Amino acid sequence: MASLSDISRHAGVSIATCSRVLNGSAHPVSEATRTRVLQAAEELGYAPSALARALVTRSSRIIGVIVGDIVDPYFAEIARGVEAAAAGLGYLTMVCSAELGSEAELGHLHQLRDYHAAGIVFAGSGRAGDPSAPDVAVAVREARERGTVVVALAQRDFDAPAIVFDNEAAAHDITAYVKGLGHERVTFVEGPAGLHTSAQRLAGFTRAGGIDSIPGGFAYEDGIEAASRLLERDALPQALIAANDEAAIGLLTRLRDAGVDVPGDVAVAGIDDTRPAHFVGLTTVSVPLHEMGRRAAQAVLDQQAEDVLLPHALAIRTTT
Amino acid sequence: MASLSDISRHAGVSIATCSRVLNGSAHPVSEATRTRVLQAAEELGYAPSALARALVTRSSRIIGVIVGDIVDPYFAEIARGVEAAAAGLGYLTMVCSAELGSEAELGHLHQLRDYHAAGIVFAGSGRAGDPSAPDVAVAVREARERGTVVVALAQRDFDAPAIVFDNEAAAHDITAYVKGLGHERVTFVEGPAGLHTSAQRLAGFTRAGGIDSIPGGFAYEDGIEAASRLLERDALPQALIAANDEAAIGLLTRLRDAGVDVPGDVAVAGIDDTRPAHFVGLTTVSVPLHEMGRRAAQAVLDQQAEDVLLPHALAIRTTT
DNA sequence: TTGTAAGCGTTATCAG
DNA sequence: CTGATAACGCTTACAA
Repeated sequence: MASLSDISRHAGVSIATCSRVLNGSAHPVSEATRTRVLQAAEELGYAPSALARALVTRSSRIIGVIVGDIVDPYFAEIARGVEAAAAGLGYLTMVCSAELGSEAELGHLHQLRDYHAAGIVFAGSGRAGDPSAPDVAVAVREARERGTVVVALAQRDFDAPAIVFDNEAAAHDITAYVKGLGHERVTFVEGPAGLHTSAQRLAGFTRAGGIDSIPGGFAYEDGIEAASRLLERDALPQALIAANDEAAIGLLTRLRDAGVDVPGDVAVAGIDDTRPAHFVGLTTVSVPLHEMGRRAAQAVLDQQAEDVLLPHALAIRTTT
Repeated sequence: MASLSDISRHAGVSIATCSRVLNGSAHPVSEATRTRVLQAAEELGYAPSALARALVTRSSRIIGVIVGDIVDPYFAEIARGVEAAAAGLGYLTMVCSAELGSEAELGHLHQLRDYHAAGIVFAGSGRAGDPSAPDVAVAVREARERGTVVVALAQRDFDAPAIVFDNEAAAHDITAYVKGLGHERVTFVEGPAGLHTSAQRLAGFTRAGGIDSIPGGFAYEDGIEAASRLLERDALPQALIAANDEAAIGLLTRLRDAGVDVPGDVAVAGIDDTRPAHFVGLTTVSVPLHEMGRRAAQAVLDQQAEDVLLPHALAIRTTT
């Protein structure tokens, strides 16, 4: 409630001097007045207005993370990585959840730009034919012109540095592994239609010699649904690879409910190695989510980012 | 990049008039000048400074949600509820993750206060003997004085309206249900030491006639660990109730790994009914997480909140 | 209907 | 070392 001018009056010192001691500027201030100011601030319960400060310095200490769905452990892990690097340095990490390629995503982006965020991290993938993509690209450019550092953690359709792992290779590697186990007929349950990430993962599956694939999604329910359709076929494939862990777990659940033995009758694998994968012992591909978040935050703090490609690794468990 | 004064100059209209048309004020403006301004804004790519606006109106359109751990599905569900109600109304939901009762929590609170957040939602429980509790209470008071709406979604040690469910009753009900199944010897795996929520849930277990309880926590790993200790005993109890779902799933996983049949040899139940509980078919108590978040956001929008107690319900699945 | 001007709480540039 | 004072970009009485 108390402002600098209150402190100034209370301590009988100019407002400029108060500002200098209260924000630790390099400008010299005598020890005597310093303590006077500090005491006044203490007595009046001074709390600086981050708003006013940001207005004049032209940059707030806010890092925005735009995710597709906050309950998705994939994004949660990224957000946690950002938070870990930003916390303690006075930066506020704000996670904004918006369906990929939606109006809401554009809205969040605008808000972040309007608040002069120090950084904006796009955790999710872009999608083909996204009608708001041009607007997003414009807003991203405007934000960058304002000095905001923008980082993409998956393929997007605008100009910004990307800190990613190789989705195509990840899908390829898990497919190759599963085939190496001797499974000939392996089918892929695709990610959400249109998402670049989905396309990349499908491409990796194909490159590893995979043929059969069916529509799916990234949610648990999508896996359930896909498994139900599979169960209606004459015969099940020998192995199933889902575009991500959540869907893989959906597959697993539905299959076991139907009395199918996993991995006895059919092997199941996912991609991402999120927390729930541990719970159910899912074979998957471990990708550097936390590290991507951490690096993105670091880029914001450093005020500069560059393209980075991070490694992934197979995580073999009990479903294959 | 363009500001109101740029538009003003470009359109040959006063800055006040520009402000009036660009933010849809009630003040009348002729159709002619309105279009002039709109066009200038369009050409220059005007984006308002939310910072400046917030500074003068003394309130930003930011809703901060302080959670214990963003990867915890309990909090994710709450955050999503807040987001759902706030989105579209121009409010930015920012999720800040900080260990309950930590310095970081205080730091986030300060930041939110300094940004004149419209609302601050505490998703997690307070903890006994928290050294920063007095500071938190002060910052909460200051924030409220500034007009920020503060809401607690669990028991806290400061003065603010609470939107909660009955933790004690939830624990009581699941315990009673399990005992009603004929299990005499049921042990409770406690939540994190010190958390009010932990104490409430343990109290509910006790009131329902439960005797045996062992230390645990709210994380998956805590469940794993607790199960390991249980496995070292001469005999397993007939049923296990964990303080939350994550821990219950840890229990379940470790037990089944050890060849124990659940629910054949021992029944397992949790509390919260978070997403992973569906994955593994866990019997648990469904609590109104999403609704709590939604109502908290609504309270912020309404600029007023009051205490609310929401209902819970048993969710019987396959682990009992 | 339009414009003028006084802030909002800081920071930063100059002079003392 | 200390103090005026001009921004920062916007909202809002109060005038015209």
